[in-house]
Amino acid sequence: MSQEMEHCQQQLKEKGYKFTNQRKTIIEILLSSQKHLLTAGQIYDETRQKNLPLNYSTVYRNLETLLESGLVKRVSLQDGTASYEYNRHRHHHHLICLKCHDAEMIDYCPYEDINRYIKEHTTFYPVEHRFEIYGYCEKCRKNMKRD
Amino acid sequence: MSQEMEHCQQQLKEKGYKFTNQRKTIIEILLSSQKHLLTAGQIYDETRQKNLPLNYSTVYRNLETLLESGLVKRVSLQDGTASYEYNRHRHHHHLICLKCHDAEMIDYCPYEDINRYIKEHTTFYPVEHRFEIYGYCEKCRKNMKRD
DNA sequence: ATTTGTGCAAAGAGTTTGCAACCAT
DNA sequence: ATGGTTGCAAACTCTTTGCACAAAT
Repeated sequence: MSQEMEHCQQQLKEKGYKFTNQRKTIIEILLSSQKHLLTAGQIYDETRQKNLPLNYSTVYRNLETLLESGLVKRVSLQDGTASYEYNRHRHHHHLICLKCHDAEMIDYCPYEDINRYIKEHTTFYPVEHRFEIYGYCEKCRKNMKRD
Repeated sequence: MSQEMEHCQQQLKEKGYKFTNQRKTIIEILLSSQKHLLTAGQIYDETRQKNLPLNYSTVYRNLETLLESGLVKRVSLQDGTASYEYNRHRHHHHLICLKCHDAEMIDYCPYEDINRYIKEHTTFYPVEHRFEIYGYCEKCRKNMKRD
């Protein structure tokens, strides 16, 4: 079992959750997918492709559990769909392609400037932030040029 | 009819849409609500409170129409719900309260810095961005202290 | 008069829940 | 053994669609 998996097992244990095969499957899918963000549906489909079919309710319930355990993060995108990523504990944001819907990570975060602005101009107490850039990835731009 | 309304009428006309009472109702609700962002459901409820009840499909279809005409903007929030605001054509972002779910606008936008970063570090072509801060508004903080 | 828009009802997507059987610890 | 977990089916929420009738231009 990979080091990453060991970590997951331990993390679940700490929260009183079991390390079931279904959870393992979901984590493996998140870890190995080329896509950086996966929807519940994509994860569901992937379990079938892997011949480890899970029920939809199992997928949803476990994503919730993994979220609570801090093992995955949820991002809900502009179009209202929720996507999940394995939590690599490094703060980042996403560049999301409007064509292929895949995401790249960027380390850039405008938080500090924002925070200063909010403190100076408002009475709001910030807790978290959400920041995404939508556009076109290199691959899709090349494909578009070709057509 | 208010100047804002005249503008809406004209804008719809330009796109070949009619200026129906139902659309007027929705625009009025968006213009007059204390909340800065309203969900389709909240708009639906409000039409009943105003004794100008609209059907859900009318609400959804017209929000789509108003969106196309550039009269409203849609923001889909962290929890996956879509909210709408009257488009005041001034670029801004939102401070969204995790308790009362109301939103404040801020003029601050990190776009320029982001854009520079993306150009320098990636091959991504940015088109639009999404940026929200979640936290607690003054009113809710005061209420919490009291309890 | 024409064309778009409305209300109704029904269908669709995505997600959640109750329950009996099951499995990890 | 036992308490969390699964699969199934059904429910639920939010949103969309087809259609006949109504309203705006």
